[in-house]
Amino acid sequence: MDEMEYPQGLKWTRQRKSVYNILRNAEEPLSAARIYHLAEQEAGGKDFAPSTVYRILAVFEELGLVEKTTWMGEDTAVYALNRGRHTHYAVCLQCHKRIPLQKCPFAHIHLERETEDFTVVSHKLELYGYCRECREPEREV
Amino acid sequence: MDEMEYPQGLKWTRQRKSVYNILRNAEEPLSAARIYHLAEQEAGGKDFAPSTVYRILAVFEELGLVEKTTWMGEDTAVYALNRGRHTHYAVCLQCHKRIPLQKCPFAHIHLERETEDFTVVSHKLELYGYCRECREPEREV
DNA sequence: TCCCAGACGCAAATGAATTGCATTTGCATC
DNA sequence: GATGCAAATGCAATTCATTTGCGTCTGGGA
Repeated sequence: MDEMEYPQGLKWTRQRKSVYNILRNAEEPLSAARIYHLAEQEAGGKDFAPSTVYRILAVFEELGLVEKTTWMGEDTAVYALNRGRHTHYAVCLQCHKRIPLQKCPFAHIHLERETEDFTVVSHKLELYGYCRECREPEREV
Repeated sequence: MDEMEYPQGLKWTRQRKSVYNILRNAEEPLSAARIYHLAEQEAGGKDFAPSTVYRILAVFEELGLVEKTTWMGEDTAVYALNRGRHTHYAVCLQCHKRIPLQKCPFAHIHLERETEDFTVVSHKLELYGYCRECREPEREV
């Protein structure tokens, strides 16, 4: 684990380091429960209180360090390090597989124009449909 | 309340009629709790079990009659009659106001081209930023 | 009208997330 | 290196949305 920009008067505790590293190594957004279990097994045994994970994630989110999301159709939140870039997903309505989109459809569209009363700073997009394996068109947009 | 297409061997019960009508009159998606309370006061007194609302909504969703969503950042699901058209929202990061977009940015863009491995049938988009009152730009996309 | 699968009511169960409070611990200071 | 204290944590209890088991009720076809 290396030195890094860690803001204001916050303590760089063992637990926070652990959560941070787990998120850093994660390929995809993780739920609080998942993070908890990873931390647990990483430490060999019980190391954390689940509530601590939630508190840490809340702090990290507050700092803009992590991004909290909830997949549509899911009920538990997932967290990922805010790496500056954002990813959108195509979600299969059949098998619920999540396929990351390689590019953002808005890359060259200025959403800011959409509304005059609103300053857009970010956006979230999800496509729903069927993956190659489950292909079975039925509904219309 | 009027006659309508009501599919298969499902019973058109008092409770289902009530939930259906509440959703039909709703201007915006409602939470299960909200639907429950509306039904309660519509009936003058206790009329429903909360669990019944959930069961009815699950059935309606299964039938494609209603659409279940969860606002990002919220934890409770909301339900709306599936009216064929879809609405996107701009959500204020400050006051959490939700401003419906008058038009879908994808109206004339064929999302289907995005991925070859995926047949897109619907999508969900949310913009995040600051409304006129709360304007205070800070983050970048 | 009768019948019964499907619906419902109720109360208990789940499960994610939060919170109160006593205890611990970074870390700035001495 | 020792000290002090606000910040962080552990733990257990709590909240709140949603689900479920089960006995009872009822819409609607025969």
